[in-house]
Amino acid sequence: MLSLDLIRNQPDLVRQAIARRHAGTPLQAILDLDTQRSRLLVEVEALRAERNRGSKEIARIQPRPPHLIEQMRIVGDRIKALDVTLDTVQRSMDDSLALMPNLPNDSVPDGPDSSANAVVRSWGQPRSYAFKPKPHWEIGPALGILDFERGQKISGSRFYVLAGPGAKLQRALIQWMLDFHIARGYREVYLPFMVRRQVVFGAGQLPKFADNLYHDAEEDFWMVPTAEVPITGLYAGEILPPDALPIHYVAYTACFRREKMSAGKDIRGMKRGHQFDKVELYKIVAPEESDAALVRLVADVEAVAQALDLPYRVVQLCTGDLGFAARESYDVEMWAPGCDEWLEVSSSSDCGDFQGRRANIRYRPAQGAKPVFVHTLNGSGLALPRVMISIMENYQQADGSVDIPKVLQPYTGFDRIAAPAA
RNA sequence: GGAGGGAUGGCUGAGCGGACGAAAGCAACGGUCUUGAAAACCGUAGUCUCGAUUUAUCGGGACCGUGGGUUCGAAUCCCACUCCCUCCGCCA
Repeated sequence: MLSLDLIRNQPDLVRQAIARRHAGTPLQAILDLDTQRSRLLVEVEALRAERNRGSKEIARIQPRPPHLIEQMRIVGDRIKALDVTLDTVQRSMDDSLALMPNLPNDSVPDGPDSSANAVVRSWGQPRSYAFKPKPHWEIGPALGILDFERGQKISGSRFYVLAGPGAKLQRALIQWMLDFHIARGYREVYLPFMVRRQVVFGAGQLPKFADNLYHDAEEDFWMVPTAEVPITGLYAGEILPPDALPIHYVAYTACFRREKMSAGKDIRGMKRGHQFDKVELYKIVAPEESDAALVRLVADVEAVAQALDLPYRVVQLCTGDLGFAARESYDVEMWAPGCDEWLEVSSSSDCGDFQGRRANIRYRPAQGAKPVFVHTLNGSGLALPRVMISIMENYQQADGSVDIPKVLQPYTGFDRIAAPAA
């Protein structure tokens, strides 16, 4: 959520910043509605003041003055009528405001879509192979650890089943990543995978992205598309005490996304399922800390890829590719020699006070000081399926087996996955 | 799923429809006292919002789980919802 004050006082600045996102917004409607709203508010509050005075007067006079009571009844009716109008105006203003995306930082490069994203650095050398590296959708099934057909049989397209050492590899990765981040100062939280509507709104996924979410109509539960959603909800409506920040969380959750995109290269294999696992990093910080926090967050994400010894590059998202709530984002993309492409395994974003304002999370900088909205940041650390892909494809051997990265071996209990003897 | 009870400020906890933004206690902050601290005493204290002087004040409005309603007037009465607690049933 953007600050209404900012929209009111610097509409041109807001207009220009939003234009950089190459997206339409209801800015003008908000400004018009706001003018209307203040007019109505002044009027209705004056009437309320009158009624409060009158009611106190009535209480004081004995016997009760019927004339004054009648007069206040009329005032009351006018208040009620104005309230109805005010409520309508307020509601459509809130609706419009809820559709305003965050403003990109000045440093974010301009661009209409992902084609304008900029690679800011790379790490590691893609391995060279004496054979043509296979894609994971061949490696996995050949090893008997990945079953697309049966996944589809039980749940439809875009689902798969991991089995044996494949399933254990993913579990080892989750466990290892959690431990890895805990050692770097994050606190683990285990969260509900289904949350209330209000929580999804607070993180910015509603109302705009309802189409991409799974939803239980009977209880109005929403399946989390990322741990970012329930974590943002954790402190909603609270004022945190001065010493509470920074808060660093790491959480493992399953993630559920409708992802209506059609079949093709982008969703082949395990690349983009309706359900996937993710270890997520999340920071709640004081406003002046968020820039530095983003740098460290991306470094924490990169450290995972480095520990796994998987080549990756860091990409800064341009204005047009930025998420709704983000003001600056960096993706980490791992090299997948079988797919022959860079796969996005993480996206780290600084949301500024956008989510803090939307979910009403504030903190008090010092005893007695006025509360301010917190800044929030999130980054995947990392998304499991694509890391699985990257491991299978990077660590594949000529004989079809897959080596396990060193750091994971204590967690898997084996150092390679070989095809079962025929 | 059934039957009851509850939700008030940072916490505990009062609150006959008008005197209640809300007693009291605790915690907090400032001060007095003290060599310092504790104790004691005095004082200050919530959030949001509108307007006027213009950045410090002054005045108004709203907020007692949420949303409606009754009333000149609601923390207080009525309805719905949410959450919590107790008991029964069911269940990993």
